[in-house]
Formats: sequence, C-alpha cells, structure tokens
Amino acid sequence: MTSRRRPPAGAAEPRAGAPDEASGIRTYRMVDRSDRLDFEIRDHTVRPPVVMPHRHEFFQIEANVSGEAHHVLAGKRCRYPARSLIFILPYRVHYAAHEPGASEYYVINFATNFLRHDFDLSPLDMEEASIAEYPELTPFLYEGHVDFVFGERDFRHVLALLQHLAVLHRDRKLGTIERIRGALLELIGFTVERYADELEALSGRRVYMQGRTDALRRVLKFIDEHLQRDISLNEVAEAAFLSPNYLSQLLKKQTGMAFVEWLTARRMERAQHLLSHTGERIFAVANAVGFADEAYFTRRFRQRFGQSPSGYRKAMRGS
DNA sequence: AACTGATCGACTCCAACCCG
DNA sequence: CGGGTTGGAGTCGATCAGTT
Repeated sequence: MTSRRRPPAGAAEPRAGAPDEASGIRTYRMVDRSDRLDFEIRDHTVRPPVVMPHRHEFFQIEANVSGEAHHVLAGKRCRYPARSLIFILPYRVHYAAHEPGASEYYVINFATNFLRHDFDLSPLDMEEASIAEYPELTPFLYEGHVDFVFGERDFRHVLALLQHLAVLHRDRKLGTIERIRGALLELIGFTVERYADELEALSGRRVYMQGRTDALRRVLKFIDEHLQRDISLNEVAEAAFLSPNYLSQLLKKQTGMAFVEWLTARRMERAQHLLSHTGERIFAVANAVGFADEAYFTRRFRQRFGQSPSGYRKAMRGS
C-alpha cells in the first residue's frame, strides 16, 4: 500500500458476524465466535449454534454425539445423524439444525493456518486442493458427498478425542497447542482413513462442491501475489478483464465480502503468520502485508482480531 | 515504538440498463 | 436469464499529525 488512498466500502471490515445485507448471510471471524484466535472447541452447553445460513473465515468440524440433526451445505440438505462428523471449509454457506434440547454435540473452530504454518492456499482455492498435497483437507473438500457416520466402536475413539481436545483447550500451557494440533490431526486422519476408499474415488473423479468463474480465480490469484503492495480495485479488475463494479459484486456474491474486506482479510492472515513466526517489527510486518502506515495497520489488526499486533505476538508466544 | 483523532476522497452499493 | 456495465450518492478506510 503506497501513498494512494485505499478504500472502503459499505461492506466494511466485517463487524461481529459480518452482515451481508444483500443476502442476509453473515460471515463470522474467529474473534466473533471464540476467545482464542487459533483454535476453539465447545459443546452444546456453551451456546446455541447458528441456525441461519452463514459462513466463517475459519475451518469448522461439528460432531453430533446424539440426537437427530441435519445440516445444509450450499443449499443442499445433508444427513447429520448421531455419531457423525461434518467438516466445513472456510466461506461455505451452511448451517446445522439439531433437535431442540435433545442433541449433544461438539463444535471445533480453527484458523486456516492452525494445522500448517506454511498453509498457503487462498480460502477459495482450498476447494480444489489436491488430497495428495493437503490430505488434512480431504474431509472438508468432500463434505456433502460423503456422510461421515461412525459405528459405535469407532465413535468411541472420536468422542475420546473430542473430550481430550476440550480438556487441552480449557487449560493451555506452553506446548498445549502442539498437543491440540496433534489430536486434531488424529481426528481428521482417523476420519480420512475410515473413508479412504470413498474419498479417493471422489478425488479421482475430481468432484468439487462448486466451481467458480475463471475471472474470480484470476482475481484471487492476483490479490495473493500482490498483497505486499498497494492494490486497487481498478487494477485487479483490469488484471481479471472485468469492470471494477462488476468485480465488486462478483466477489461479494462468492465470498460474502467486499473487495477491501477480502484484501484486508488476506493481509491480516499473512500478518498473523509473520507476527507469530518471525521477530519482524510491527512496522516491518505492516509493510510486508501492504500497509504503509503501521498505525493504521495496528488499528485494523485490533478491529479484526480484538488485540494489537504486539499483544497477538505475546499471546502466540505464550500459548 | 505503539497507538489514537480528525479529515477527505476512493470505493461500495444499488438500480437500471445492455447483450447474447 | 445470467453475465456484464454504467453512474451517482453516501460510507468508511487511509493518511497525517499528535499522544502515550
């Protein structure tokens, strides 16, 4: 971001549960749903689930322990019986509905770079990730095509992992994050192993939940490649051979986010990585993710994550 | 070094329109 | 009907200057 003024939008930085007024679909951030910005697990006693179609910027795994339920993913009603898991990729419109008062369930939320520090896929590119390169994404990619329902014995293992994660999350110390990551990978890996045949067959047929236009793909690629400098809507639109206004609408429709919102989200994800894994000064981190003004960067960071960049760095190093 | 306040203009949003 | 464009009004993010 150089000297040019950078822009806003009616759809500013998502406030708690980003209101998408056009569609009524909200986009939640970790800070909206969790005290922690990296990982959270909670059960049905903590708070009711969101029962309206919504998206989030993070990964989500839901586990229905008992009781009738169903979930709706991208408008398609899917099974979600007792002893089953559902895996939700960032930005997928979905919701789960449980039988009132009768269901027991767990919800796990985790940030996009929680499993791998070097995770470099843009959220929308995740939908077409290779399962050889990103095996941990497999159940997320094929949610809606496979019902991840377990037998009693297998689910005992799943439930034990969930309970273990809940205990770890409740009392974090130095090293706990690594244990949480390990247990989470075990949960995902266990699921992938149990459904390996179906998942490999789907992967072989290159079945995806939804395709996106080439134009949008060009846009997201361009944004990711130029995050570190000033990018204007006009420039991106030109690179994607679209009109700026149409690009604005397209992005909103596909992601629920306005151009600057999306750009800032990607910038902040990269900033989080730099803060937790390098000793770069705040000024340098701000510059590296395209903010010429560290002050402004700090404010946007706090707005998004509920804490300052330095506070975030301390928290990450301490946990 | 990190953060806040005040200001201004780039961008979003929306409705109407074109085109195939 | 879906993909794309146009144009104007109002919003809110980027910046500079100042403070902690």
